Amino acid sequence: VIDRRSYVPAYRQVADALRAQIADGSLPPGRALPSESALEHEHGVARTTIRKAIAELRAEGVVETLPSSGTRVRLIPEREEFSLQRGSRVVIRMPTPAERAEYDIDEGVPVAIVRHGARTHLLIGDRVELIAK
Amino acid sequence: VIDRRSYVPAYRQVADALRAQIADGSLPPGRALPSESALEHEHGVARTTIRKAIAELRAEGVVETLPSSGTRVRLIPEREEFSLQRGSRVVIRMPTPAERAEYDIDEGVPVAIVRHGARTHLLIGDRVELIAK
DNA sequence: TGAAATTTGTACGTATGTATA
DNA sequence: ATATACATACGTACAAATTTC
Repeated sequence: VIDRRSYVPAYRQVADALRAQIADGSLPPGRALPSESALEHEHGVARTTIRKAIAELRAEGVVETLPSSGTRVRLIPEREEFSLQRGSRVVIRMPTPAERAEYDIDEGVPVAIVRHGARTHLLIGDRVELIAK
Repeated sequence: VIDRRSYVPAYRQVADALRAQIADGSLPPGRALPSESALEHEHGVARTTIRKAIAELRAEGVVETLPSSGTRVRLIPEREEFSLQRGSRVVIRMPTPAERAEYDIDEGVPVAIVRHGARTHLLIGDRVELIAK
């Protein structure tokens, strides 16, 4: 239940409640979250507030939203191993909107830029594990 | 100028305009963006729309907002070199809210989790460059 | 020092559009 | 077709911190 007198804003209390449900398994990967209007009534806050809470979880890479369909807990993708040759240099950052569109990268997923000599690779954060060989 | 008939939403057009100014140097690192109300009048949209545009840039790690003060283009921090020993494994992801608070990580900055045997390091994305040794 | 203005943060509500179920 | 569900956009109000005068 939302505590109106708390210094923690309502949207963060909602986000925390959902994050806890995801962490303890009551909202497992793939499971749909309640709809925005359901959460509205459940917590007694405005839809704006619910949307801000969900936006925060998206930015963390915890959930994904399919427009007109709903929000669900993100499935943990298989991580492919990527071998880092000696001398490779890696920078990590958030993708640009252009990169997100081109490689179909979800919100809240960073990228790794791997350089080895003249070669450059863009790796999608949630799909790889880097291994120094 | 915002094109109301475009399929590109207004907030994205504003974000694109600001991103372009940052990219071409007319808004250099450290420079303050116009205030939300200035941008409101400049683009002829509601404050909500401006705030959504700026939120997008924050999530990309392009700008940072100081409450009650303003939003400015993020300074590019010095990247410290981090040596990856052979056999090290690296996963990258967004930090949890707890990690962001503990290590004072800005919005839009990912982390790298480096494991080598039993040791685990959490590296802040915009402050390091990984080098496979 | 202190008051006023500025600036961002939070929250509510309304309306309309569009894609999905 | 109808209902559901998310996306966009506008506007209002007040709070809290910073900055300016």
